[in-house]
This record gives sequence, structure tokens and C-alpha cells, in this order.
Amino acid sequence: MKSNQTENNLPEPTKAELEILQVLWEFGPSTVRFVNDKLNEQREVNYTSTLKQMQILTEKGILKRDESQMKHIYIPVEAEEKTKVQLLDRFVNTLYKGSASQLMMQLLGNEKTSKQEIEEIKRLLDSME
Amino acid sequence: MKSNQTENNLPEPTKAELEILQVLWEFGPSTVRFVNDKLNEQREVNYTSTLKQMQILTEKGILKRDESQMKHIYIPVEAEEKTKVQLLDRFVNTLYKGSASQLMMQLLGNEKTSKQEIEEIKRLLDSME
DNA sequence: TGTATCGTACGAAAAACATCGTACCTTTAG
DNA sequence: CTAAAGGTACGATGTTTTTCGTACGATACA
Repeated sequence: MKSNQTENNLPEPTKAELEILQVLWEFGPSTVRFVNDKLNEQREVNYTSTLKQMQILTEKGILKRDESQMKHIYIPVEAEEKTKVQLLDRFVNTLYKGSASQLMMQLLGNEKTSKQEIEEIKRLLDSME
Repeated sequence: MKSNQTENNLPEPTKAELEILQVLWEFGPSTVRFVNDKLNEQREVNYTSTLKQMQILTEKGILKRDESQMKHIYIPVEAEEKTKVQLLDRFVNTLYKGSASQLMMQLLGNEKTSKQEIEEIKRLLDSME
């Protein structure tokens, strides 16, 4: 047989799609209404725009939904971490030819990375020994 | 007067634009022909597509060019590092709410980050003391 | 000198993304 | 029962990004 494992390469979410994912990651499975309200805390979006977007996300297999009630509940198919890892991986490959340490150096050299952040990173590394 | 300093926020390069930038970063100032050839090592692109893309990049102020010869030479306006830092910053803000250490953890947890990479990072941190 | 080659300019089509209006179905309160 | 409120479906439109065809100017060289 060809394959029985879940197809692993979901299409890369677009910008608007990411916004929606972030709401779902932060607040868990939600209705369109809820997501749209959250989005509107940051910028104006029409309800049906968000609805459409979430329907597309569902078509793409990035979200699934519980249709048992009229108010459908949307849920990310992949865990937050997994998706982020995927995006990060792509980012590292694209900009740093896959070198994580190169990215690191940039991160540490960036003035916007606070001393506190750096300390946290060191602690993290120590705890990994 | 309004401003005499160089406008600092160049528009975010798109995907296709990044491909071109990477060639210029890697090989230095180049002609369209050269860039296009490089791109075609990875995927098929028409010469005029690349040309157009590079003209747009120039309009946007991301590239500048030397037109003194018929074969124009294109050069990134901003240094590679600066642009990457900008992109990285956006990435961290978008996906990790600005927390570099969060990104780090993901980087370190990623199986694709080799032991060797981790060692490099530690060395880097130590040298920063 | 004329024709093949290699370059730029640029409009426009194609594709990808994002937004919205309208139709229509369900639920609920009166 | 019915009207209002709130939900989904989905085509149409707008925008941005990407790709390409065509026109035309420079150069080289037979």
C-alpha cells in the first residue's frame, strides 16, 4: 500500500491565516464569532471575511471543525508547537541555510533582545546538559 | 524640514524577491542574467520575470543599480545582516510575541538542530560574557 | 551593413490572497 | 406563528504578487 500515515506537509499558512491560528492557539477551539471579535480588537474585519478565511483554512486541512451544532467550533489540526516548528524550520532554511547557530547569533546581537532574555537562554542551555 | 535621514523602513520583501536578494548576498552585485541563471538552477523562471522582479525591487528601494553599462549591475541597498535582522525581528514578534528565548527553546528542541549546532551556541554565549 | 544576439522597458495576463455582499437557514422570544 | 438575531455558504470583487510576451535599443561580427 501507498501510505497510511497522515500527510505531513500542510500548505504554509498565509498572513491572515496565521492571525486566526494565533487566536485559536491562545484561546482554544472557538467559533467564528469569537475569533472575529478577537481580531477586531486589533483591526477592523468583517465577520464574513473571517468566516470565509476559516472555511478556507478548513478546506486546506489546517483547521477542522465540529459541525454538530449550528455554531461550528474550529480546531487546529496540528498542535501549535508543531506548526511553529515547521515555520521556524522553513525560516532557518530560507534565511540561514539551515544554520540554527547563525540565527542565534543574530538573535543575540539584536539590541531588542534584552539581557533578561539572554539570561533565560543561558539557563535553558545549562539545564540541557 | 521634514527629514534628512534615510527612510529606514523598507517594505518587506516578498518571497520571490527574497530569492533574488539571496543570490545577490551570496555572489555580490550581479546582472539580471546572472541572477536568473542562479534561480534557474532551482526552478524554471523566465528571464524577463527576473528582470521585472529586479526592476520592482529597485523601484521599492530595496536594490539600486549601476546603469553606466548596458548590462546593469544590481546591488542591495541594505546590508544582508540588517535585512535579516529585520525579518527575524518580525518573525519573533509574530510567532513568539517577541520572546527570543521562546524561539530558542524551539530551536533547541528541534531534532534538526544538531549537537554540533548546540555546542556552537554555547561557545557563542560563553564568549559573550 | 544587416542580421543575430543580448540587453532593457513595460503593459497585461495569471495566480494568490483578502474582503465583502447577499442569500438563505436555524433558533428563539414574544 | 413570526420576526429578529445570528449562523453558514459562496460568488464576486479588490489587491498584491508573480509571470510573461512583445517592443525595441545596443553590440558584435560575417
